[in-house]
Amino acid sequence: IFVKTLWEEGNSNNGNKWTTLEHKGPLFPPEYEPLPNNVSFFYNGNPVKLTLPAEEVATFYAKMLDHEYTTKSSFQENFFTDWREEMSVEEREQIKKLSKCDFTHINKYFLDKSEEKKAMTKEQKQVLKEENNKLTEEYGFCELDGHREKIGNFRVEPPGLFRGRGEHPKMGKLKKRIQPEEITINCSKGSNIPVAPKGHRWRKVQHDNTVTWLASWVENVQGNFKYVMLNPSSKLKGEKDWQKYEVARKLKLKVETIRRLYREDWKNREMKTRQRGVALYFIDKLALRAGNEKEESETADTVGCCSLRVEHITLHQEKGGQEFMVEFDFLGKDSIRYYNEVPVEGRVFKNLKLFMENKEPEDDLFDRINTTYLNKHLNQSMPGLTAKVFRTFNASTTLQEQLNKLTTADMSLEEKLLSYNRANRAVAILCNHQRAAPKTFEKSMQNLQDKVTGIYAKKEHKRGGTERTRKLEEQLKKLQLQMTDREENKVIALGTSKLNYLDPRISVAWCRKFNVPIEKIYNKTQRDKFAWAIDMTEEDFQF
DNA sequence: CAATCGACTTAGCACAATAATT
DNA sequence: AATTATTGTGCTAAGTCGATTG
Repeated sequence: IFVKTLWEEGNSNNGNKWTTLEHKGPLFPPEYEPLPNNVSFFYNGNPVKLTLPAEEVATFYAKMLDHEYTTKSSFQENFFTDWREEMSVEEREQIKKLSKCDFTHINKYFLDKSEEKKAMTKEQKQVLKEENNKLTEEYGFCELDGHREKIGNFRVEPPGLFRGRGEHPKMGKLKKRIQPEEITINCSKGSNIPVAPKGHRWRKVQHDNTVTWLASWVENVQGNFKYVMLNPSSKLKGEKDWQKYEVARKLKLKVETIRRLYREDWKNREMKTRQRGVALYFIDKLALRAGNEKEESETADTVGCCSLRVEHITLHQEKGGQEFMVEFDFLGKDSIRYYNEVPVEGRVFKNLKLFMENKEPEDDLFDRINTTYLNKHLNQSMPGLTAKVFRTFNASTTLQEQLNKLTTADMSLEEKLLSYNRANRAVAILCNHQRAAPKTFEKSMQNLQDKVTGIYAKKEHKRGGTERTRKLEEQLKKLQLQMTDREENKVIALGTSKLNYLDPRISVAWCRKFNVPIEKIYNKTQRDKFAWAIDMTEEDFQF
């Protein structure tokens, strides 16, 4: 379905992303609804009626009371500082210590409210849903080059308290309400310009077709840009996605040469080149992220390949019977821990030792290079090649290999799906896609264990090798399989890689080859996103 | 060259909706 | 019908990377 404009064919469209773009602008969150008079905030044991701005911020905190966040001191400090800024002079005079603040009544009020909401009748819920659908219908779509396309995030982010991941120094800071006056609208010249809410105007209306966003603003906590953009199902995003996989496929043709080159670098007399060679080796072998440098003390302390520090690796001449072992232990994106023990080439090991010489634990391991340099180098090996392409390439290659290895035509549908799942899991492990263990994990595990013990008891009772005991044993086996399966999936985030790194054509071709209905492996959202691959005419796609 | 900006992709979490089990 | 497990979706933070600036 796509006009296959390979990027190297010279951006024939001058980098223009669209010709016409029309939309209704973003949807604003509802205004703050003041607390009823019988619900109050207490200071030092006494009820205090807050001014509206202060009250609103107080409710943000009150709503989070049972979250672990509110127990952290930096969360509390950040919140309190920002809250005081919203207070009137008198309030600021009176409210000086968070420890004397009591939000429990407000908290209770919101808990009750959500209970009420849960308890609504089907009809009431239906009405709400209809209203929501109407808003989505009106604001959730735009018209791009004559096609109606779904927008990804058409709502302006509501105010609240910033929740970073991991040990974020800014956790608890007030994320302010965005006014129309802060929002830039991007649309076509001759189109119906979105109307700002009554009594307001936009910061600016522009007609820039070299970018894909419909609206943008700057968020106050970190000063980052926020954008309203299209949904992944849109043609614009789909085409970009397809291009990404085409670059990864091109890497497949070049990767052996590139690997030879970076291995050569290990022997280079220049330290910088050696570091480049080893860093690329990690990125390729371990699917590490590039690792841009980031602003210290503004964000959580996380690293990728280029920003690894000496303290993040430990060298073992020998470990577990293997030579030249490197132990990685660091926090990556989203403060997800990366722990791995990997055997490496002797040369790599020697180089690492060299890089670590005379350095403090908090010094950069690769002190002579950064991601810009690395990407410039990669671009010389292959146009369009950057560090992140290796993740796409290695993830997709792994999926293809695993599927080939694990599936045979004589399998039942169930077995095939199990193979598919296993292949997916291998990729998730490669990319270190993890999630927090489900809250109910321990309990549900215990439930399964209880069932198992129950069956043992019954079996004991029915001694004598009848049809019944055989059935019980079957059940037992099934349960035990369930348990291992759940244990293995405890912290693995399966969906992530499937959505971002795996060329959907691999899965589509596999489904066709083994007669598996596509909806068994992709849900509705995914099918929309990957429509271009599902519709492909190529019969026997190999990554 | 480093620092910053701007636009875009990638990511896990919270909660809702749905399905399975009791 | 109630409870519990699973799956889907919205949200928005946190990365990557090229361009711009000084």
